[in-house]
Amino acid sequence: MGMSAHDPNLTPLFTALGDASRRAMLERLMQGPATVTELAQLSGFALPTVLRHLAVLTEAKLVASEKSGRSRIFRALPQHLTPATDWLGQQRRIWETRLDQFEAFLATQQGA
Amino acid sequence: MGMSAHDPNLTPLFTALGDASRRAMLERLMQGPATVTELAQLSGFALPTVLRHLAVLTEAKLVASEKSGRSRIFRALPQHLTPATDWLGQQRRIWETRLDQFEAFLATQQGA
DNA sequence: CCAATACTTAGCTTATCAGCTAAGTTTCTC
DNA sequence: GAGAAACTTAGCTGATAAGCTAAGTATTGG
Repeated sequence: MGMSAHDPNLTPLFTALGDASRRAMLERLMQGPATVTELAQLSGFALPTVLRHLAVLTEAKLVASEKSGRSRIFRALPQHLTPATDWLGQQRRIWETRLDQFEAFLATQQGA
Repeated sequence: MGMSAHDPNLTPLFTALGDASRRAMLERLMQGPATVTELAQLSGFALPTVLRHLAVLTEAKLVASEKSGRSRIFRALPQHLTPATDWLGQQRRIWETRLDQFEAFLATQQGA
């Protein structure tokens, strides 16, 4: 909030991943498409509960769905995980840079 | 819940990252240690609010702190981002495997 | 010692989340 | 065209989250 200007849509993304049931549903969908009832049976939750989780995943663009007859088919959109991996990679690079600077600093202390 | 057995501590981790203020604080701490007041001034939040966010980051083991006089110094623990990167990497591998399978399937259709 | 600094704790408010049941609506299937 | 199947919508409940103020404790500097 106000502190970091750069932010594609990381908040809905990480929020969606911050729940074990949703991660489990996403993992299931990575294996292939599934209907709401199928996901409900796997998770043991009631249909509306599952639909709510799927709505959160949809907001994060991690899944999409289409109606087919009376069923709705959900499938994963794994490419939309990349903002998360990118941000994490960026943080790792920042950290490694700091390590390098620290090592360089240690090197300057060698001859003291 | 009950669907995926493997889970180190991904939920607190992704939950901690699912808030822009906390990501901003973490990014700040990646540059080096800081006191609570410093982080409060940067974010514009009241001290207790900042402390709450830092508690969430601490639960996720993304930061640690020590008391030094009347100040408390927070620093980032970037190595604890790895469960998140690992999980994301695993999902990407699963997806790529599926792509490979699909391409293999297409290849079998070539001569038909 | 006493006042300022810096954190800490307690507790309040509003909003959101995760789960549910019950009651629709739409689409097969016979 | 009626009933079952599959989703959808509405709305309830209890718990958690995010922000705050106010009041407390601990440390330091003069």
